[in-house]
Amino acid sequence: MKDLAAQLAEACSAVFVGRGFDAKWGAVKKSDRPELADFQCNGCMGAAKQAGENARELAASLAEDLAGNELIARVDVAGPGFLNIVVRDDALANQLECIRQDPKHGGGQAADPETVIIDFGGPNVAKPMHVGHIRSAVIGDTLVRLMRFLGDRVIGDVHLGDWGLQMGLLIVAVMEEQPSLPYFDAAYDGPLPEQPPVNMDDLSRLYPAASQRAKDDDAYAQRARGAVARMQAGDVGYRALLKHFIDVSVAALKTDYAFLDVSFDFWKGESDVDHLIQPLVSDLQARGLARLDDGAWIIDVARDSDKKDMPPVILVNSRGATGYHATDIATIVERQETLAPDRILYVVDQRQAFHFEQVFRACDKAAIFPEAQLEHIGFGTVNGTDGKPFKTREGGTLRLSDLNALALAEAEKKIGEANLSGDIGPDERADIAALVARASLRFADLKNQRTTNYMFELEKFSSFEGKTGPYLLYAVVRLKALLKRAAAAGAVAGSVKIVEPSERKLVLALDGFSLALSLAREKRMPHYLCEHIYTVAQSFSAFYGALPIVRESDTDIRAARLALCEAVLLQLETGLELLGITAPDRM
RNA sequence: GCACCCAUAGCUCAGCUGGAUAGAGUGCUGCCCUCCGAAGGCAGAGGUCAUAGGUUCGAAUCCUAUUGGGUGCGCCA
Repeated sequence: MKDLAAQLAEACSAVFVGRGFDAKWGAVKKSDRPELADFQCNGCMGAAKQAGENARELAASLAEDLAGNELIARVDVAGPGFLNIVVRDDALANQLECIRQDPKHGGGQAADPETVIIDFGGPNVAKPMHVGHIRSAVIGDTLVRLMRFLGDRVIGDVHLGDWGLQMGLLIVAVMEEQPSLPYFDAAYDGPLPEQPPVNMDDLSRLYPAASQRAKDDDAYAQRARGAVARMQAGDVGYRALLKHFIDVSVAALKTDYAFLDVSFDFWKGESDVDHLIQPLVSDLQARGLARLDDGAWIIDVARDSDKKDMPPVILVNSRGATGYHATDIATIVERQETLAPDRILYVVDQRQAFHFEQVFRACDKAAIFPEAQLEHIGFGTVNGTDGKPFKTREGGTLRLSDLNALALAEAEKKIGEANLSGDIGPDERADIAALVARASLRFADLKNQRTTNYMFELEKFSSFEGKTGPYLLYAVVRLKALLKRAAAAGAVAGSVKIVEPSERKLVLALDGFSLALSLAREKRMPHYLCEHIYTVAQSFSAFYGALPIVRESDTDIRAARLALCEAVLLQLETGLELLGITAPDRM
C-alpha cells in the first residue's frame, strides 16, 4: 500500500507533466502548517522559475486541475505558490482501513531490496562489554530488523575481536597464573582438557591487569606479542586456549545481548578467517599490491585527490603478525565467497572511520569488493553529564552487564512508585520490569541521531514522562486495556469514519510510517522511526484525551473509534518490534 | 600541523532533496480526573538557528572566512 503523500504526489506529478513540466515538481509532503492543510506541494516555485513563469499563476491553474481528484477535498494556493492540500474525510477513513488490513500496517516495502551483511556488536573476547557497546548492539540490531522488514535479505554477524594482541595478553596472563597447564607445554601431545581453565570472572580479572602491565612492562608486552604470533602461527595449545576463551566469553555476551533483545545470525570472529589470511597475503604479494616496507607488508591506499595523509594498510606487521586490517579484509573475502552480498554495513564507533576507509580502499584496489558497497555506519559516544565519555564515579568504565542491572533496578523502582500494579504478582512484575528497562535503554539510544554523542542519564531514560521508551509502553498498555474493556463490553470495531480533528491528526500521523521507515533504511538512521512512533503515541494520547471511545454511546461512532484504536495498536506494536521493544499487556 | 564532524529555547535534542509564523522533550506558569489507566491531556511564556560575508524570489539548510568544541592521523584494536 502507498501512503497518502505518495498518492497525492502521483496526482500532482501528473498535472505538472500535463503542463509540460518535469514530474519531480509534484513531490508532496506533510504540511508544515497543519492548521491550513494536511499536505503541501512546493514544486510550483521551482518549476515556474525554471520556465520563467509566474509561480502563483501556475499554482492556481494546477489547483484547478487537481480539484476533481477523489482524494482531495480542497486545494489552496498560498504564499509565493504553495499548493495546500486538504484530504477528504472518506479518503482518510479508507487509508486507515488499509493500514488496519495491511500485513505491515502501512510500513511499506523497499523498491530495491538487497542482500546485506550487517557487521555489528564487535565485542572483544578478552574483555567484558562496557557502556559504549550498547550503541553498536542496539543500532545494528534495529537496522537488521527494519531492513529485513522492508524486504532486504539481511545477515547479522557479531564479528568477535578474538585475534589480536588482547588474546596474547590473556594467554600470557593465564600462563603466569597456571604455568603447568598442558597448553604451554610444547612437548605435550596428549589430549587437551575439554573444560576451560578459566571462567568469565577470571577473564575479566586477568585482562585489565595484563593490559595495564603491558603498558609499563616492555618485556611483558613483548611476551604477549610473541604469544599472538605463536597463536596465529597455529600453535595447537594456544589455539585450544583461544577456543576456551571464546566459548567462555560468548556465553557471557549472550546474556548481556539477551537483556537488550539483540541477536545475531552469525557468531563469527576474526579467528574464523585465519585460514584465508595466508592465501590473501600471497595473492596480494603476487599481484604486486602488497609491498615490503620496514619489515611489514603494506598496501598503499593513498590517492592523488587526498587532502589528508593516508597511511598504508598494514597487512602483516614486522613481527609477522596480522592485525585487524588483515582480518577485516579476509572477512570480506570470506563473505563475498560464501554469501555474495550486495553490500556490507559496519556498525562501529565513528572513531574507526579512518580504519574503514583504509580497508575499503584496499578491497577496492584489490578487486575484492567495490568500495561503494562497503559502508561504515559510524555512531557517537555515550557521554556522562560532563560531556565526556561515560565513566563510573570511580573513574572506570561501566560494564554493560552492570548498566543492564542498573536499568532493571530503576525500572522496578518506577513501577513501585506508580503503585498501579495492584494484583500483579512478583513473577509478572519482574517480567514487566525487564521489558521497561529494555525499552528505556533501547529507545534512549535509538532516538538520537546516530552520528551524534548523547548523554547517559538513566533517571531520564527510565521516566514515564517525556520522549522515552516507558512513555511508549504506557501508551500501548492503555490501548490494550481499552480494547480489552471494549471486548468485555461486547463492543466491536466497525467501519471507519474520520470526523474529529484529533482523529484526522491521528490518521495523518499513522500515514507517515512508510516514509519514516524508508528514511531510516536509506540513511541507516533508526531515529526517524523513533520520531514516528513517538508522534503516533502522542497523537493517540491526544485523541484518547479528547474523545470518548468505549463509553461513546453512539454505537457507530464507537465502532469507528475502536477500529482506529486497533489500527494504532497494530502499527505501534509493529514499529516497536522493529526497535526491539516489546510492551507488556499491563504494567 | 593536516583532515573530518559539530555549534538551534535555561537544559537535552529534531528539522528529509533550500520554501510560509524554526519544532519536540525537560524545566517554569495556569487549566482538566463524580466519566475509557492523570505514568495522561490542553494552554502559555521562552530562540539575533555561534559570528561575518556570499549565492537565491526565498537559507537553520548551499558556498567562503572567523571563533569555539569533539574526533582521527603507519605496525593496539
